[in-house]
Amino acid sequence: MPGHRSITEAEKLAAAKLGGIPIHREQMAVVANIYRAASAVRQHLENSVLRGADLTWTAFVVLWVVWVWGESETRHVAEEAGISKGTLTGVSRTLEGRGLLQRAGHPSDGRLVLLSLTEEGETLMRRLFPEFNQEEAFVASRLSDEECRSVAEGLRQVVRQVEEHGEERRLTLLDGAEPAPRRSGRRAKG
Amino acid sequence: MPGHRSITEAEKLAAAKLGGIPIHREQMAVVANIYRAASAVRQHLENSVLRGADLTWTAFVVLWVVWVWGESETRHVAEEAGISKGTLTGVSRTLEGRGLLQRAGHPSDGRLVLLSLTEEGETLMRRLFPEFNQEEAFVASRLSDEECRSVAEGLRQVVRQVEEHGEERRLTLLDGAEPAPRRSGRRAKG
DNA sequence: CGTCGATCGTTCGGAGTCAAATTATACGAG
DNA sequence: CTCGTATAATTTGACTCCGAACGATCGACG
Repeated sequence: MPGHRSITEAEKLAAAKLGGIPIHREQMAVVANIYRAASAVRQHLENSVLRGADLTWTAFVVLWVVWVWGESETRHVAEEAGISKGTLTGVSRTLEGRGLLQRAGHPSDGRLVLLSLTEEGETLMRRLFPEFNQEEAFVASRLSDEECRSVAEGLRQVVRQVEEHGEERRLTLLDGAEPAPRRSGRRAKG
Repeated sequence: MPGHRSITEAEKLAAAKLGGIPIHREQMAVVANIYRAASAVRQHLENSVLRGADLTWTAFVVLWVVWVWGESETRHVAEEAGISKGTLTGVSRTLEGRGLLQRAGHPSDGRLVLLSLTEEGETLMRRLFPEFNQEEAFVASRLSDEECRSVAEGLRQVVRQVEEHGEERRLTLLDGAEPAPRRSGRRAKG
């Protein structure tokens, strides 16, 4: 019915190149466009509202998570922000140095560190988030509210699939083999 | 009608936190989920098929672009891969060192450098892409083909909006002010 | 108590990343 | 031919990011 479906040049070329190989075209297009959209959105936000506040995307996300969740343990913040614990250590120290974030030890568990916004951090987010949200509206302005809901729901399905079955899937793929260490990063003890 | 719309805990909290502030909820959810999905997908792919081939996400994307486009000028590859020219210089040199990519000067324009896959690179991609595509299918397995098309099309609209009007939008926002230099990077001449 | 495995945040090595400065080449105007 | 301008890719410097190793702490059990 629609007949109207714009495909990018790259996707056409890929289809041609893969002429002989049986592939999951629709799924390939979804993944490719998720990543393109994420890069485009991130770049736009960084170069508009975030640059002005001297915040990286990651730093903003961390502030946002702590803002909406309230005082939180670092591992939850890292999980929610989608970054590693090690990265969060650095980011949170930077934000602490700028007076936007506070770090406090847990009253009864000495291993934990709790993050919360300072008053200055709260003020910043109250001012900055509306600007941020305005740009979110801009990048999505070609979609109706209903289309936004639909796309968001589709993306949630992807996230949930990976979160619920990704680990298991990776183990199946490796099938007993050890998981091949990263090339970068700290070397194994020697 | 639907009544059934799964909202993550984070989205609920955000809605509560922003109770008083008028916001574009659907657009916020789209952006948040684009980014979550992109991270989840990238992480899954890196930790499954790419780790085994000792390739980072970026390195794979570069190989993929050169594979489907054929011999290409570096600036086009950088553009298509969504990375800066400087990053591509480093990545392509690494891949050249591993014998997967070739660099050649342009026959008539000495400023240009052309990238193409070596025979080994072609072989790798012919073997690796089906595995990669299999995981793309995995992450999208909760969506029907039709839903995949629909989500992909929605994301293309986002990408197109940013590509076609992002620059103009940023200029409007800054409204004459200079664009606030990045904190990192080479210092301005002094 | 004391020990031991689990779990927390931090440290640290290496690769990625961007954008300004730089270098090299192309090409039109005088 | 010789500039000057435009446009390549590369270099450079500060920074981000991941994840294995690490040290501190907890909680359970003898």
